[in-house]
Amino acid sequence: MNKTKDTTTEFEILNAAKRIFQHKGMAGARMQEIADEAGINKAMLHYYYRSKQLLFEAVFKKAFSMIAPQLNDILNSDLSICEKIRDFSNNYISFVIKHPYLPNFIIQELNRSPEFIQKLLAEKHFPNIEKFRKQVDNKIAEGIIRPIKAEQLFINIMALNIFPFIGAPLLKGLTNVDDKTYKKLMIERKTEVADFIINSIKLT
Amino acid sequence: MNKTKDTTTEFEILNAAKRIFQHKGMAGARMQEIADEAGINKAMLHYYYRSKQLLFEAVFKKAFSMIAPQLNDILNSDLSICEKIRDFSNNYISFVIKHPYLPNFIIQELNRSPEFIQKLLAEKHFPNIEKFRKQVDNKIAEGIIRPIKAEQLFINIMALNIFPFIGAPLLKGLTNVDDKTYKKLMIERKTEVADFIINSIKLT
DNA sequence: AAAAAGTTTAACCAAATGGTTAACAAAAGT
DNA sequence: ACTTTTGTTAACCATTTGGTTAAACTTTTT
Repeated sequence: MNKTKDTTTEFEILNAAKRIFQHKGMAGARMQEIADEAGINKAMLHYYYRSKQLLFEAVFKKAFSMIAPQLNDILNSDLSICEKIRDFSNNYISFVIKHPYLPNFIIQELNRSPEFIQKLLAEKHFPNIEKFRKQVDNKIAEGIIRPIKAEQLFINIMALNIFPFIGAPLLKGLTNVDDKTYKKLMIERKTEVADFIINSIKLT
Repeated sequence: MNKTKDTTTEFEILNAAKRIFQHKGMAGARMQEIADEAGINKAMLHYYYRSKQLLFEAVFKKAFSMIAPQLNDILNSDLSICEKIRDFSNNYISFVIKHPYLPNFIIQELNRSPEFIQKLLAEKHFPNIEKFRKQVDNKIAEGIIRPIKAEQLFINIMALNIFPFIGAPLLKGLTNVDDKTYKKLMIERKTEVADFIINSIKLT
């Protein structure tokens, strides 16, 4: 009853909304612009999603669900720390090159309404640092990596991978490189970031 | 003619605008809200700054002028690389703990209108990477630090210092720490970040 | 084929928003 | 003293914005 053409509209709305919201944020996005982007009447947005807020939340949750599994990889997989770092840096950077507005969108809207993270935390597969902390503490005890708080290491991994995309306009300006060269730098970072981290923590 | 009480209003507007814009961004901020925050009539905003856009630009430029000198410290001072990294991490993190909304505001608005960076680039004391690049390349040639592109090292320094504040809501959620503990982590980072970077690049 | 349910549109609406105006008050200049 | 300039306010305005409605069209059900 809703698997043929019907779903198309609902899906197109979500996609159009994704593009507009990710570019302009909740406050900057206009319902009319989303409707135009989807090529449909504005009333349809309300027909399928009731309000701007609910449409936004649908977009946000979808965006977050694309990132969360990657965070789970580093927090909950059974690989060694170094393998995790290499895998994550490689996968995440490849992913974001394809979806350049995603991280900024998520970070930005979480800053605008930090209470939103509580809704996400409540969901079942929300990534959690506990396993990673134990792993790091063990490896430190074994003398394999330098002493460092698991939280700090995790923050460093996130920072080195995520920030170059969020801060791209600023970094492009400061390093004085054009878009093409900057993209090359990002591709280099797929391995560069992991090397940088591992050089810092590895003892052997 | 405008140094006594007159300037106070203009100054109060700028301060109120700073608070509102930094919280809500250009799109989310309301002129009425800024006027209320400043405790004055909305017409005064236009009397002193003509339009929302111009008021915003005044706020943005002021914000950027508070950050730029710190970037210059790492790019153009005469200290050694390690000293620069230690100084910058320490100073920058201390600074941002006092002005927690600043980096997010700047990064966010640069993403929203990347052409804005061109206006900033044109200004005389805009930080530039050239000197830093030569310094890094020399130290690599001398065998003092590991081979790394100056741009990548610079991006790493920025990422490790700036991201923990921009990504705070997400990182607090993922690491499952409360605000107070997170702030402690940030204070630790004044030295932690520098150690982490130097461990990674130092050869001797 | 007729009724029912679901989808789409154009026109409309009230509230919010950036900006203006005209009148008034306070300083400053003469 | 009084004129001019500067600062301030309340009321107002045009446009934009999120959201609604009623009617039309399409698909599904019976």
